[in-house]
Amino acid sequence: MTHIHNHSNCIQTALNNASQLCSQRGVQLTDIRKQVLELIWENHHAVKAYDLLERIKPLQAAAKPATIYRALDFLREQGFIHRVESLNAFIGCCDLKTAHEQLLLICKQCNDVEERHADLVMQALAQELRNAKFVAHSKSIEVHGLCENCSQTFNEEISA
Amino acid sequence: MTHIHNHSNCIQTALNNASQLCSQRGVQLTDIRKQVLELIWENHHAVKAYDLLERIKPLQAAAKPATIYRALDFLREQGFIHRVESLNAFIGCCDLKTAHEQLLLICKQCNDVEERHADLVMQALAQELRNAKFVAHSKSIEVHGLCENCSQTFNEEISA
DNA sequence: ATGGTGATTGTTACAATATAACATATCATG
DNA sequence: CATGATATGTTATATTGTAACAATCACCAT
Ligand SMILES: [Zn+2]
Ligand SMILES: [Zn+2]
Ligand SMILES: [Zn+2]
Ligand SMILES: [Zn+2]
Repeated sequence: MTHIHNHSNCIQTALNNASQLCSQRGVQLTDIRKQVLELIWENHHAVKAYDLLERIKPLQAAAKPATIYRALDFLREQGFIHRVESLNAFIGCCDLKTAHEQLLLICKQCNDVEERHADLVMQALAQELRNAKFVAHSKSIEVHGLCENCSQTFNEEISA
Repeated sequence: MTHIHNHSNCIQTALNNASQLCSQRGVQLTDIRKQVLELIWENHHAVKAYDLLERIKPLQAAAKPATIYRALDFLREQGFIHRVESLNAFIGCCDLKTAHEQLLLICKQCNDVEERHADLVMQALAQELRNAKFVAHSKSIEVHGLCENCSQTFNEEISA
């Protein structure tokens, strides 16, 4: 994801792919699950569960914490979203077509989260795990800092 | 850390180094902070804040959540402990002498957390961040799975 | 269509994690 | 001792996440 882009494409692609994968897998993309996925995809920020709860209430008056957490559990099991461990928050997955591990770049300034496959990092990590004789089940690689756009803005402010 | 080791060495080293670094830095390793650090070092498991709270109460009857979280904040600022983001928990740092980024291997079976420097992983990650033009402020790399000892045990159980 | 079964959602209650705000006490130092 | 900075006490509350059980819905076989 670059800073400026046609975000409605992001949303449409994510929802279409999710819908298609659910059909293939024989699982249900119910209204609640689809609405939560849409809310997560409103932008590229990490979203908090209780923010989702507030934002889904106009659509689902009966929504409670469990409503959201169940939908999030489902979307995670299906690989449609990732949990950002260091923020207790969630983002939409940018590549539903390929099984993958991801590097998350989390901008402190604009709050965007960029997902990268970072194959060379994953290879180095796989080697390190072999060295350690550690059998991995799941991996979380998260970096906090400033994205390209925000660090440029910051530098411009300094020199101004 | 290997599975079987003289853990009192781990504790002594950690406390001695912390004490020495606090003197050098002109900061105070108060009773509360030292006790929290000792409690964290009781083993190599990740420790929860409220577990620490219960366990410090015999020593600090007035302890409240803020007591623990302040001590944890201090110990983190000084680099004496790491936060395990994916567990909302804390572990003692195994190398107080060197500034470093760490890979955390978290065993689901025995709950031990192994800290590794994983220099090659960090190098690959640094390159990836340059590619992404992302300015990193902090990094969290955490892997959940089975440690060497526990995966062996598991295999033995299977074949038995 | 009907009934059974598993999946999904509703609902209530609560557990677990973390911070804010302000008062009090302690420490280092001149 | 007086002072300001650091550390702790205290109360209250915010945030994040689950447990448990009831009700409903989707799907399939009769
Ligand atoms: Zn987009
Ligand atoms: Zn940014
Ligand atoms: Zn040890
Ligand atoms: Zn283990």
